[in-house]
Amino acid sequence: MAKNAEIARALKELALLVEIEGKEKYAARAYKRAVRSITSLGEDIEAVANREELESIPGIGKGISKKIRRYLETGSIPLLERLRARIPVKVMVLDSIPGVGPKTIALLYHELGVTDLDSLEKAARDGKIALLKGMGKKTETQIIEGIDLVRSGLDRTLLADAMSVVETIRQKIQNVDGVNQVVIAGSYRRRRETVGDLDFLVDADDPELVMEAFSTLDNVQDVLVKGPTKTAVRLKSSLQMDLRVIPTESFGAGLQYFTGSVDHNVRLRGIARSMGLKLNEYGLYRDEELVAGEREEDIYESLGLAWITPELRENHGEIDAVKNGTLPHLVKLDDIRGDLHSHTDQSDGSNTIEEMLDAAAEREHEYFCVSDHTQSLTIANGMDEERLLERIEEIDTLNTSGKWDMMILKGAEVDILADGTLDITDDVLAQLDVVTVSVHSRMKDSKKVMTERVCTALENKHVHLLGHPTGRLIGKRAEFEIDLEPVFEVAKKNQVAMELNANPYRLDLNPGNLRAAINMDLKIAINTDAHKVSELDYMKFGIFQARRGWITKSDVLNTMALKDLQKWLKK
DNA sequence: GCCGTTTTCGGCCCGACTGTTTTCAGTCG
Repeated sequence: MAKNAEIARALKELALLVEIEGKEKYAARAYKRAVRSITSLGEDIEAVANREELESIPGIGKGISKKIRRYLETGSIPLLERLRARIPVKVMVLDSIPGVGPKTIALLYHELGVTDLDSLEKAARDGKIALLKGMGKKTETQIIEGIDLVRSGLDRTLLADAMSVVETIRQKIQNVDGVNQVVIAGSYRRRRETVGDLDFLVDADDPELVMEAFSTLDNVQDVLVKGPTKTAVRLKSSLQMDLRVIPTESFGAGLQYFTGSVDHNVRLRGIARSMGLKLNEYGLYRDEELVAGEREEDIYESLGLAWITPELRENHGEIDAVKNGTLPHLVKLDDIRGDLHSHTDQSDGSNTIEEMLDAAAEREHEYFCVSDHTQSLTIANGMDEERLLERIEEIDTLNTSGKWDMMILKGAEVDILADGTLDITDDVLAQLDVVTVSVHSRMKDSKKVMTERVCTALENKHVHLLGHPTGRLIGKRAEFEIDLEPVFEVAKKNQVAMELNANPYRLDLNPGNLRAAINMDLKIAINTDAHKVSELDYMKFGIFQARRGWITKSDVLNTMALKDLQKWLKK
């Protein structure tokens, strides 16, 4: 579905440019709506176009469907090209700076000639932005910080986005004549939150055939490097992909070498040297003799180590742990028995409760918690107590209906207010099975205020989970200022579990925080926070992140059998 | 630019928050 992302991106840029021109704000709004629709389509838009059903997609009518067809035929949209020529500004990147939107971009362009990150940074550092009407010193500082944030995430792609394109490409390469195996190594294989480029390793009889197939893939924008065993391309989505062809007898060594991390590999090579061996991408050698190379496991075993799962290869103690036999048995997707955080169309979800339950049942969950937003989050149509009580009754009825072979748990994602109190009374909270509390407002509170605020919320005896504890959105919004150590202590005292939010933009807590949490014997709940049926599959990203945080099955709340979970929830 | 249908034209989600102002524009979700 690579075209979905490309088209969504083109329409988003179109929306921004139209908004910057300031003439047709409702057209811009329509483009944005189409972007959301395409992003959540769940089907290849090209297939929809081929069936001539583009206009059946919500938010897509005659005008936008024509633009989409034009893009599919020619790779561009005429109106977009005209606007780009008229407003030569890198609007997508400028818009990604927190606090900067179309109006600000227009102002900066017209008054200061700002067209990209560099010219924006210069204007900000020269103090010119604060002098503009409606701007000030704080805005200028915020922009400078925002530039750093954008720069730090600019050259990396979200793992989930990479994953959505990578399997199709892997299959295409796998189908080339004489290809024995294809593995994507690097940070992708280590399941980092974001990936820089993708490293394809191929064991093939005829390298040239593979190179040719790789460099002529559909979405290739540029071929950066093309040699006998290595090709590098940049896709239209700006994702860079490297391909290396490696002989069969060295494939395991190549895999080990190109999976990294660099620091992990440095340790391994040190161990090899101390044993009078030499390790490189072609194998493990004693003088000229190949000791190991074909299988990755053999490399580790020959170094006196057990094989280490890629998620742990960060040189964060995994090598010592495997030496001592203390490497944990990490949690697996199969271990998960349910999901404790999901939304429906009662708040800001897209699907009905029945649709969500059907989908959860398909995933063979033993229990499933419906936890819509509460009243303070008005924009998400959060529930007041009256609606929440109706929801509780509704779930009781659904549970007795026998329609789902699964316990439906009554929950809510309750807003933590400015003073740390909750926006639902204790009487109502007491009637819920699972109470998750989250921060959705005042995210710029000082560390002291935010920490106290969250700790206060966790002191409420009805609270079971702290949702997305740091509030970050990868590449979009930094974590809010919060001191997690006291939060963990209060959570421990009150038997509150930490959420590992599996949304690929959140993955919150991060691996370091997860390790800190389990070191204090806190439970972790790996939750999808699904806002629609398809997002229930986010669980796998939560599992990747959990494994990177050294989390075992027994650390995880939702690996428990229902009865044990219910006992835990009763505190 | 899309959409519904007591509307094929006229409205389009909307309230909180921030930083800038001194009543509000812009951004966010």
